[in-house]
Amino acid sequence: MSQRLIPSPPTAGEGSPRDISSRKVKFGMNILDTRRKELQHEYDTLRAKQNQASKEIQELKKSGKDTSTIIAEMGKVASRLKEIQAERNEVEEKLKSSQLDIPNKRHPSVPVGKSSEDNRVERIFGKKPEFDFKPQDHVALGEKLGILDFERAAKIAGSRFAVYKGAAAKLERALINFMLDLHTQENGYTEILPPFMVNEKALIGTGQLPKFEEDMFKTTAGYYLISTAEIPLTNLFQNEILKEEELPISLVAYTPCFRAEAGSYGKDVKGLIRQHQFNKVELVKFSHPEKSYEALEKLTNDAEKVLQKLGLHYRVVTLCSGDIGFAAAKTYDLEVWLPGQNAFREISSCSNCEDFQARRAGIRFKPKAGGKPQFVHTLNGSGLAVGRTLIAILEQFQQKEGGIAIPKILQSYFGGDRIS
RNA sequence: GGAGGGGUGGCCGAGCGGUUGAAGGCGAUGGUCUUGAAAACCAUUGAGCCCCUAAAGGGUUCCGUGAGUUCGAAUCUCACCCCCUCCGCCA
Repeated sequence: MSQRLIPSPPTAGEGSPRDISSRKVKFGMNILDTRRKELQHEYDTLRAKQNQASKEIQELKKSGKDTSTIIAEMGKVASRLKEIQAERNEVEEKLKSSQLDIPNKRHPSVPVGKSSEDNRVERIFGKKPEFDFKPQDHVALGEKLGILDFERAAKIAGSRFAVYKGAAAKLERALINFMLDLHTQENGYTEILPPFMVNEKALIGTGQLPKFEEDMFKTTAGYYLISTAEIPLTNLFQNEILKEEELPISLVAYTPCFRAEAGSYGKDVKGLIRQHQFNKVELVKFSHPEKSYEALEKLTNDAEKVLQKLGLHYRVVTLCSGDIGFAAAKTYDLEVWLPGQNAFREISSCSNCEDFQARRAGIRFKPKAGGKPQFVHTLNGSGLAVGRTLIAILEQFQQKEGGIAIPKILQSYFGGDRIS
């Protein structure tokens, strides 16, 4: 009944400059939490009394004595208990729901800022490809080569969908296989093929609900289409207590991802950049709290390796406080160079959520040395967004005569060295 | 969609409305024994909240979830969820 994973509210939203209201929320929560403790205490005391009386009644009955006095008294206790229970449920409900709306606290190394302008560039890999002709964007390239069809996609589905044909379809598949092989064979991840639909509880666990419901597609049966494999992967261990020696756990999964993209009207309307459905290979780690920042570096490097092996020019930025996601304590974005846009665009987002998701989803580990179970730290990152990788390949490796050179490492997967 | 069966601790599996956090078994951990191992034997073996503490300890909750009956519920009633079997339908 009172078995809830109620974290101590005072620290839940600490240091989140983007959410000024969180202080107010915290104040209210402290009051609620105090009340919860009072009620719990009275409840426990009365229950102790009740348990004691229960034994007495039993003995009185055995020896044939009168029990009406004590039973009448216990009747009062019972009704008071009901009152307490009702109020306690109410308080816990309020506490829980206000807590679910508070974003994660930010790591001290996260730069303070308002928008993506304020993100900090950490490093740049490779050089801008130079062209002795005017490079085209992937939409033009794809249509000219006859491998991407947006018009027919609109006919059968709508805007923000694409049909891949021939070489594009094959390239997408080659990329998925290449990424999965790299992460399972070289980077030590275990491959998972999860459900592409999940329930509400899973979405609360990773932080999509209750605040961001409008981003999700919901089925009439009540399931939600996943917006990222992070959701099924992270929730795999919800309400479990892992062994310390099992950590870290590293998982990789290919899944399609579905996003409603509500509120992004007018943004990236052309092309593959922002779709309702796209493919992604996702990395997720469950880490010991003391090692999670090491793990974040490792995970980011694992994702970078994909870009490096493909020979794609990219940079790494640390998201500022205004640009970082709800659940993350720190996030590195990998941004790939798109000559067609003359800009770096996000292709992977690698985050340490610390214990934010672990608390919501109830993912803990039992310390080897003994003591209470502790929350793990969860991390996730794209490794990589497949569609955007395909865009980068089309745009960075386009040739003067209009074809596309396939990176060496992909050639065996793709079954050829160029698209023409 | 129709009919039936079931949800108890890490697992299997008992459980009369009142010392049942829950018999028994398995597993795991520690110990005794042993040259070592096995066997045998002994002990330990869940989580949440609260109080107290140097440590220890104590109270309370949790037998799918929620509500109800009762002085008292794992045990009775209702609703919901999940799993299994059979039939139908379908990839």
